[in-house]
Amino acid sequence: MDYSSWVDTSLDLNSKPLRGHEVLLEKFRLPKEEEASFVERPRKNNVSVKEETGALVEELNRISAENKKLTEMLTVMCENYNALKSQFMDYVSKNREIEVAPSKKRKSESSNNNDNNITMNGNSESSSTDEESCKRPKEVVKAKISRVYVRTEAADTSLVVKDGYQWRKYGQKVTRDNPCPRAYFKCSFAPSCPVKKKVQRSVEDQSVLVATYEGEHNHSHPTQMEATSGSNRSLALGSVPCSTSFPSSGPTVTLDLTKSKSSTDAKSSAPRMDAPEVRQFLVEQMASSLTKDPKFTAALAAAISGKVFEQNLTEK
DNA sequence: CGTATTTGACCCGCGC
DNA sequence: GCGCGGGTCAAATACG
Repeated sequence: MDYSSWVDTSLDLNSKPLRGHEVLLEKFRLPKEEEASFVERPRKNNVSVKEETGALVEELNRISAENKKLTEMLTVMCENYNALKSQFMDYVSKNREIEVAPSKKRKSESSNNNDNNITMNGNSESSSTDEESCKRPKEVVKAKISRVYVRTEAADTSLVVKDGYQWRKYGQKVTRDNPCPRAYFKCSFAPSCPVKKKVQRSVEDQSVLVATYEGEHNHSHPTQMEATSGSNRSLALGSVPCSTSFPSSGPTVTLDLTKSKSSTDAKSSAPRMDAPEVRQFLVEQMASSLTKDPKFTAALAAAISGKVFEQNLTEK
């Protein structure tokens, strides 16, 4: 997830949280010669080691406090992100209720009692097992649908979305609105699993695969079983969406499989954004993208060096 | 030889 | 009723 593309990571680290929020950036912009002489300034003998240690400890404390504040800011940012996301999901699900016309399935399918997992918003794990819903043919019986955008290598012509489940391809069709063929898969991990998925390349971006999942798995995730018996947490993290996208309808997730090292286990059918692991992962991702942002690192370096200079100035 | 994939035929809903 | 288009089936084929 490339947060840096839509989150301004250019934090003003020169603002001093412990001394109010006045920007002291200008103060740190010393003339070059002054700065050079400052750096080369020989240590005065009358500065005792004890004083210097105390100053360093104080500096350390201040940096720790600033670090804490940055963490808080990051947390707040994450919370804002989640709030925004939930609002967006609400909006999308409302739109879907209007948008998704009651298109009836084939008769053979409507009599299939696996169709009774009805949730418009694909994030609900609730699965009703009542057999009544399938006996009401006129009712809008719609399996849980979620759409996932997966970025793959452009040269990769296979319509394979590796999400950790075992899929069996049962058909391929060229549709009218997209020259790229659409592949149809059934979950073959469990014989009775009703989940299907359709995979098709995006019209706009041929390197993006659009996987549409229908229904809910009636078995546990293969990689979850591994995760519980084993210890590979990265497998579970592989299920975390790398970036959300903004499609025309439906809950969606974009996985960047060109970058993911654990792409073979990227679960995407039911992303749980509010799971603690996901939140942790989001924080890590954001922190990672912050540290990768040259603007951020430059600002951080400037702030730290600025503080060191300031500390030295106060010692003068 | 068993299993997975391919692919043309078929089914079915929908609009005209 | 008919044609179109999406979805599914199943025989043929490929593969390990």
